[in-house]
Amino acid sequence: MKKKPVSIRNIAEELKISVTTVSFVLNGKAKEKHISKELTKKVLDYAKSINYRPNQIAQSLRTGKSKLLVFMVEDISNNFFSQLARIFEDIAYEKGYKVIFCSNENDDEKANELITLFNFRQVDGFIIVPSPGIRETIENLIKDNIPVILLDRFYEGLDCNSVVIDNEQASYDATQHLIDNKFKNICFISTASDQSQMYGRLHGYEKAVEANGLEPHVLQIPFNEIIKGKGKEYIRAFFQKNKDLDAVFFSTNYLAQSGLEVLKETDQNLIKDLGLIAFDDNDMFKIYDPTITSVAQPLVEICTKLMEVMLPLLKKKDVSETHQKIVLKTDLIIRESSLAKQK
Amino acid sequence: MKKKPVSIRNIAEELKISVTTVSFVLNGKAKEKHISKELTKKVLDYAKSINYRPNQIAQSLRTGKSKLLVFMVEDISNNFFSQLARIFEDIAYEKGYKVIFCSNENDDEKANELITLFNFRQVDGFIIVPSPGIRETIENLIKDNIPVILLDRFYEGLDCNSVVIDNEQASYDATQHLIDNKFKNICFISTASDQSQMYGRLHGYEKAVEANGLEPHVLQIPFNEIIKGKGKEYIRAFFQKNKDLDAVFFSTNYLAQSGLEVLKETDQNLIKDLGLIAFDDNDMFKIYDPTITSVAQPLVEICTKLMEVMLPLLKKKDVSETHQKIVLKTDLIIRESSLAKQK
DNA sequence: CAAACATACTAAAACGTTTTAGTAAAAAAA
DNA sequence: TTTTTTTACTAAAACGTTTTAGTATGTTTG
Repeated sequence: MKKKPVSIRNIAEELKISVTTVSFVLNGKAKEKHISKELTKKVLDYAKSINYRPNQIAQSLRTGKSKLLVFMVEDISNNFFSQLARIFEDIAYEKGYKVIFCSNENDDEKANELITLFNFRQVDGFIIVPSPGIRETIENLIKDNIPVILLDRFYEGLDCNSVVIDNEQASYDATQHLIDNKFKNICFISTASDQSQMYGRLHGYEKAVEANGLEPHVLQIPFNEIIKGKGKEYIRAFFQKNKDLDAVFFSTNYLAQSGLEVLKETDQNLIKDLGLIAFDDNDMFKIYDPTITSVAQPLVEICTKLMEVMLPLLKKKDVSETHQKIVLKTDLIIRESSLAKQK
Repeated sequence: MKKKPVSIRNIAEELKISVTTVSFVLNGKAKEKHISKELTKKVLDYAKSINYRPNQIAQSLRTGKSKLLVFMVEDISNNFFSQLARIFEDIAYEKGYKVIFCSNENDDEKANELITLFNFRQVDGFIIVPSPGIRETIENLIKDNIPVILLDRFYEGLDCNSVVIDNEQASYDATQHLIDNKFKNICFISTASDQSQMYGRLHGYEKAVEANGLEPHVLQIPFNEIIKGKGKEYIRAFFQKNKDLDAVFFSTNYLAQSGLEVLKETDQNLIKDLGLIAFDDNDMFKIYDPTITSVAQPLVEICTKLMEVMLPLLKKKDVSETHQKIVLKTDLIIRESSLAKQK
């Protein structure tokens, strides 16, 4: 049978003292509240002996803090996000916070639904990879003084904490690297999205191409078509039309996945002849043939910064004063796929 | 400034009725509790107009239910587990449950720590991929009447709900498939673990090899060496010693990862000449050259079963009566890497 | 026409904490 | 000696719900 866990009241009764005293001692306020050393020790010892654990629900109700953070990403099964989750998990637990991970699929309705599900209040803070159209929801969270940090992307003009990477620079460098390796017809395969991260990646590419007097070749696939699994068709058609490409830059890891599938289907040798770079690193890229060059995001640094920004927010009364925008540098991991090919 | 959310009391005051009545109406007990249609409507309308959301913390405190499930895996950044997480997330949310994902790294101390962190009580149920030595902890959870389901592996002789796959059969079939494709010196690369899933995979392999009058070649790497990143060294040494191997069966996806790295380093052609099968599918296997045959677990089915077993447990007073052990079939996804090679 | 029942509602306790605003006694200061 | 301060502790309210055990009417029933 389910035996009830011991409460602070049980301890108080057992030791014939008040609940208040027990609470003070357990919260380390013994000194401050003038509880005698002997009694303090007695309480501590007894609590330990029965393995007392406070009921966090009751604590939450009383204090208004749940020690729960929401980490909302696009898709937790995506390698990039699950890596982030794994790292953030450790950092958060170390600070006494539990984390609820969820996936919004970059869909506004789903994102809003999830945020209301968490009830605006029963969670101490949000880390959100925002879908395109939930700017207003975010504004409301901030207005309600809930700690929020945007991750991976942000809204132009919205004053909000965020941790992102320098997408434009990353993309520029990757493109320039291809150019340095003698590739001339470099295409950029991306989503039809005006979200900040995609915008940055596109512009970095365009700038680099232009700076070198080359022609841009851009494919932008509507996001909902990708969801429907039609990404490959778009890519296939694009390659069909652009026969003279000598390099491909994929702007996300799932596009790289689809793109490589298409290339493999089309012609086994294509993959070796083309210059290839993918955004977001993947362990598999190390063992692919050729090994694949990628733009790696600084995962640990991202998570560290997230917590660094989050912690003070959780303490503060007023969240709005100090909006920080953290922009991190990426790493271009150069592997075989982007090096000049000797024919 | 942080404005307080409306409470049931505010509603009661506004409508000049009792808190009890409001609660009854909001919980759909109006009819049963003889609240008049008019008043019922009035309350409902008002609640909606102010967008009332109950404080779930208070609800939890009162009812003892948190609507929170813990989904503890080995490593949430591992493709297999993050895929499961993504699927389970949807299923759980649909039923009104939120999910806390965490990673125990197959480490007993970490697993125990996490379980106590969740305080045994403030969570409605646990789904756990158990590390080798937490059998006692699990027994205690069951004794305390907390719903638990073991996932992916179980403890021999411990009566507990579990959802696993038929590892032995899966492994047997995969090995037999290699044998059918003319491979004769098939090695099995695994962890030195007597956990049920690994045991099953090893035995399936051994049985198939024996049934065909072949020699087994087994490498079992200590788990802590893998954690330390020494997996590759072990594999490298093993390949060095066993020059006559013509096929490799990797018992987990991270071993496949390491193994392929080693093979690639050693000799680019090796990968194409050897027969290869990996446990757990990965999207990347589709685009590898050769495409890689894998044993795919039925992810959706696993998650569906998990929830199917969990839901009744969450309702019940006594959890111990109906321990279910669900064993699911795997899918051998045959790709190029395991087909007979023409020399 | 009293007893039984149905209807429409509510007061108050309870869940397990934290915290405010105390009290009583001992010690120090005047 | 009286007043003030310090020490050691506690009663009770509060957080926002749910639920038990009512009450006060009105309506049937025998």
